[in-house]
Amino acid sequence: MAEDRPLRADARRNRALLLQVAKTAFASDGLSVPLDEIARRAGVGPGTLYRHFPTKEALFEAVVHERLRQLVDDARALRSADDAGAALLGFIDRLVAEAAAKRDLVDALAGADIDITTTVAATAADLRSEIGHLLVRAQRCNTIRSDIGIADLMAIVSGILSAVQPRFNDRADPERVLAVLHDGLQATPRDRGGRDQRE
Amino acid sequence: MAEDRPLRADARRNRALLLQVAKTAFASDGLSVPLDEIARRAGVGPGTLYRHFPTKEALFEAVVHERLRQLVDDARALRSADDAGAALLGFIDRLVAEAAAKRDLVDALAGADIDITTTVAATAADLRSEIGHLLVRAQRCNTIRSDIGIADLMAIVSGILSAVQPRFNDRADPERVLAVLHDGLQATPRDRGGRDQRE
Amino acid sequence: MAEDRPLRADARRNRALLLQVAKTAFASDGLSVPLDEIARRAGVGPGTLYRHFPTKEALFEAVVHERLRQLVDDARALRSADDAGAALLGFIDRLVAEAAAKRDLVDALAGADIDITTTVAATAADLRSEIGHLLVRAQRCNTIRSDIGIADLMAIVSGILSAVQPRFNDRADPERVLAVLHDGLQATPRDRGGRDQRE
Amino acid sequence: MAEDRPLRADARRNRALLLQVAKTAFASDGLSVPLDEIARRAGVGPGTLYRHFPTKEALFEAVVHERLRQLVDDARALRSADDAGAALLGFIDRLVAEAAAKRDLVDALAGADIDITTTVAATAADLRSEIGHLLVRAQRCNTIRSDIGIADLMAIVSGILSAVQPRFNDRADPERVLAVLHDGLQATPRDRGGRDQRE
DNA sequence: GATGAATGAGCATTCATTCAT
DNA sequence: AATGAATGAATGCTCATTCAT
Repeated sequence: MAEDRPLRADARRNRALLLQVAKTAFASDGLSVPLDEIARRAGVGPGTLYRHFPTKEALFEAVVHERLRQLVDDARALRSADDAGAALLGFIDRLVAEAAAKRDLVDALAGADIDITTTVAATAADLRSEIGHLLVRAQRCNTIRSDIGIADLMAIVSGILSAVQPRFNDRADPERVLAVLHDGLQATPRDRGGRDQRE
Repeated sequence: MAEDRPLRADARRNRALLLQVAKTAFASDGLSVPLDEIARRAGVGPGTLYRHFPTKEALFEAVVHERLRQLVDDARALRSADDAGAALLGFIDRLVAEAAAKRDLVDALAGADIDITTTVAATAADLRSEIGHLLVRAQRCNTIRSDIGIADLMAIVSGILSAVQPRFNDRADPERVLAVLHDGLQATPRDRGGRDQRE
Repeated sequence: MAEDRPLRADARRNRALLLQVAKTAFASDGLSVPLDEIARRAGVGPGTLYRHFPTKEALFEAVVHERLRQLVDDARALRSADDAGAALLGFIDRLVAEAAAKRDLVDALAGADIDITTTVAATAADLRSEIGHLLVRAQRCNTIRSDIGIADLMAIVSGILSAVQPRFNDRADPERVLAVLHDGLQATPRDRGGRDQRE
Repeated sequence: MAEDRPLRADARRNRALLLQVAKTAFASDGLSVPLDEIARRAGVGPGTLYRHFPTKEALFEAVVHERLRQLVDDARALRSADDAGAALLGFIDRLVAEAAAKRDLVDALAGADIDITTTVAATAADLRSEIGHLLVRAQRCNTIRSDIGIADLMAIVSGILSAVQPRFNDRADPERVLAVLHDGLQATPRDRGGRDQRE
């Protein structure tokens, strides 16, 4: 069961610190932030950064990966929720609220110019799968419109997430944006009576 | 007193060519494309590029500016449309369709890491204003929900635009995404009867 | 016949200067000399060096290539020599004399740790071919022993060249080393009477 | 007053292991092999390597030193050989055969870019001295030409050694190379009758 | 003694910008 | 005006060496 090396205490601390610093740095300055800068902010030499993350891409991936893993855990916890529709919308609401406050999530979901490798892709697929579960259940109980798939939902949500980012958005109100999203996603209009409501 | 002379014919041609090439290059490779590469593709020396656009930022702004001006013109043409709601939604549909096909628009609207300066901001404000006109008219004739403002709409639309980009989106169907957006934006549910529809 | 771009006068001057400086630098300090150092010695920025030679390997290859080309020319001039044996030995003598004075030749022939690419390999093959001509002719007129091939000769000569390098050699006398080489190469002993001379 | 304590058993084992690994590593990859790599191959931490060999240069020197000591021992064993000429030539033949098979010897003798310090120099001088003995004796019994000195011989031999290295030599036949060397070194031609043999 | 994490100077390479031709 | 060569600061990465555990 060789646990991938237990890492010394100081090394683990540094690794976590670097991840944290990198997350913040990427979030505020984008991918263009120099690695030396991240190392400096973490108070370590560039070589230490290199020891933990052998390329810039690896560091970015680690940041994204960790974020995705949190989301997967959160989504998984909702599997057993009574009201699937509420669970899904609540999950999305929380994502949006967080994205409106900070700035890392979007890069995590959108991917920038760096190739996301298999490892991260697997976790991303996990997230998609978990949200897919919620979606299907919510569609079954007629809360969410049944004509969209998980790919559509992921695209819409990640779009909304970037829309509410503080960087690009001075005045939009996340609450109102969410209201539009909720209404667009809900099952009622088309599922109850088709598109005739516009008459 | 540089009196903004009308430029020699070849100079004007070069400027237009560079803008075109830069637009394509930024669209396909992002902002990281080297200026030398753009100059090469346009068949001119980097010095020539520099003569027309003194910094990379200036070039990018010019590209964005031109794109925005086109959009402003398009939106303005809809001022006199009979059906303001249809005009607005149609305009958005076209934006989405284009974004789903190419890749420049989002960078133009989202702005990446480069600061958009006053010049471009003015045109961006024009666009916002034109779309705002359409929004207000569509809200007055009860086609678009009245609880959102232009800032909300711009945010949502630019989010959706990035969502349907070919780069980040393999499987989402622009049509279904638009269906959600339409339903989310439409006036009916809440304006006709408030939120009681879910009962 | 697009002549590979005629290059501007200053560019050609810089290219030649860089080659010259690099040759000297590699010769005296080996491949480990930093490119910045070469650029500095040439009085140009590292970017200029990069413009002419996009990688360190390319620069090294260019240096080697040029040297080899000179040798090929020199060897080719001997094709029509009356006395092939004297021509060959004279050519080798000159190589040894130069190697004993400077230090680039050996790296040129020995190749260090950098992979020599096709271009240089072709010129190296040319050199081998030219020397091979001289060898065969010298063997035909019974001046050089007939039991060795061009590969053997090249190995021996390049070995001798490194042997007389000032770097590794404080006290060996190039003249005496050459005497050994001459006697070892000459046809007489074995070709006249085989190995019975040792009796 | 570090009194050169006899070292703990495991320390001695580690030292020997590191030397062995370093020899192989330098031989196959040259001096550019990272110390971390050597430590890894030996299964120890870089700190351990450092304890035994305080600098890279020290490690390299130790490797060379050991190799030279072996050679000195081998050469010394030939002091009492009956036929000094055969002993010398046989010794050289063995060196060449080994160099043609592996790749460490030449670096050991040639020295690359690292300065060989006094310690190694002393052993190298020992080797030179031992071979010098053989040379003088062989010259006295008229087997080896008398016009060359030990410096000449060392240079020639080390040159030949690099010539037959597998790295630089695809097709040269060590046997034929040795034949040339033997004929070049033998006493006969000039010592018996001067240079008149060419008539 | 051993370990392996940390250090940080140093390197090859890139590219926005400037300027001689 | 155009050209394209030159500039040089900046960046990602390496690795010999040091030091805390």
